[in-house]
Amino acid sequence: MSKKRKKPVVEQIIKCPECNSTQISKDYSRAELVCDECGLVIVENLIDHGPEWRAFDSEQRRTRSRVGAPVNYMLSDKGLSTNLGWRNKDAYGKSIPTKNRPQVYRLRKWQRRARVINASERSLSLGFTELNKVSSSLGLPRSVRERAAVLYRQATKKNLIRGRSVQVIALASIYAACRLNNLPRTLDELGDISDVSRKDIGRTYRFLTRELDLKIMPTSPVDYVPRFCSKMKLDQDVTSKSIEILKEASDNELISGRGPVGLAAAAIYMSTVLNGCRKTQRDIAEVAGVTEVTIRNRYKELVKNLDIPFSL
DNA sequence: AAGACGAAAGTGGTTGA
DNA sequence: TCAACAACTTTCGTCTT
Repeated sequence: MSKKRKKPVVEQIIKCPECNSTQISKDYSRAELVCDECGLVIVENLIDHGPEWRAFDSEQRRTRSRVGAPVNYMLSDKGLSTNLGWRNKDAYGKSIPTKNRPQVYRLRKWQRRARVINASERSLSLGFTELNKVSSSLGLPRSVRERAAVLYRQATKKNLIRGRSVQVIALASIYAACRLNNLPRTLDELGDISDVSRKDIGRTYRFLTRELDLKIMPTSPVDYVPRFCSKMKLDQDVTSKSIEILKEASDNELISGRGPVGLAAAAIYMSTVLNGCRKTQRDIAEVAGVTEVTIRNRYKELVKNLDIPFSL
């Protein structure tokens, strides 16, 4: 594999701009540099040598293969209009010199081509626009976007969009893609940035996973911790302490059946207290999107069952 | 006055008949 | 399809700092 060759490329010491930590993980599968402490994604799309995809069946091999252009799942959107912007100055109204005639010809050609896009591709491109909008407002790495685009494409192909809005399918694809990449967002977060209710997104998500046969494990509370902590600007000790607490909790079977978000919130609450930088339950509740009551219930359980020296 | 606490009733989703 | 159920939320009064 060409993976061997990639390694030396990022050997320099890199510091996290957020928390100054030098503990940076290189995640090749996601092409990201991620700060171990605060979870900040420092560089996305780090390396792009060779295929970063794997094909598990012939269908994927076909949709993912790069014939011509480099891989880009936002295919039908593929810059038909942006490419035409060209480096000419005619945007200022100057007439196009004769020597640029070939370019004008190209423009016309593309325009002709753009017009023959069929209905299903048009709807795909609508969906991709939506995917892009949502994922940039959530700051999702490219890997997640592409995964979402794949899901969206499959949904289209299976005619799952019929009777549902483009938007809700896009949101559900993103939600699923986030979970598949272990960068879970809550349904509330998705609901907040769109005008689709959490309920609808959830329902569509379940529908998608069923129809596309996706096997998605329940999310781990740990996956939420770095993001919540960095949202509250907590320092790395708190983050790692929270994760430690959750590890212990999972050893003691306190995880299953509980909402992962509430658990993450409770663990963070506890570690802020333990680290002497206490946050109010309300603050954490707000960031995590659960109620204070839930935080209380969870952290009571944790205190009771794990012997953590914990007192207010 | 703000934060934490906990009881009680209500909500939405899952499960199993 | 329906009822039972567990987790979580909302609301609110009380206690603590």
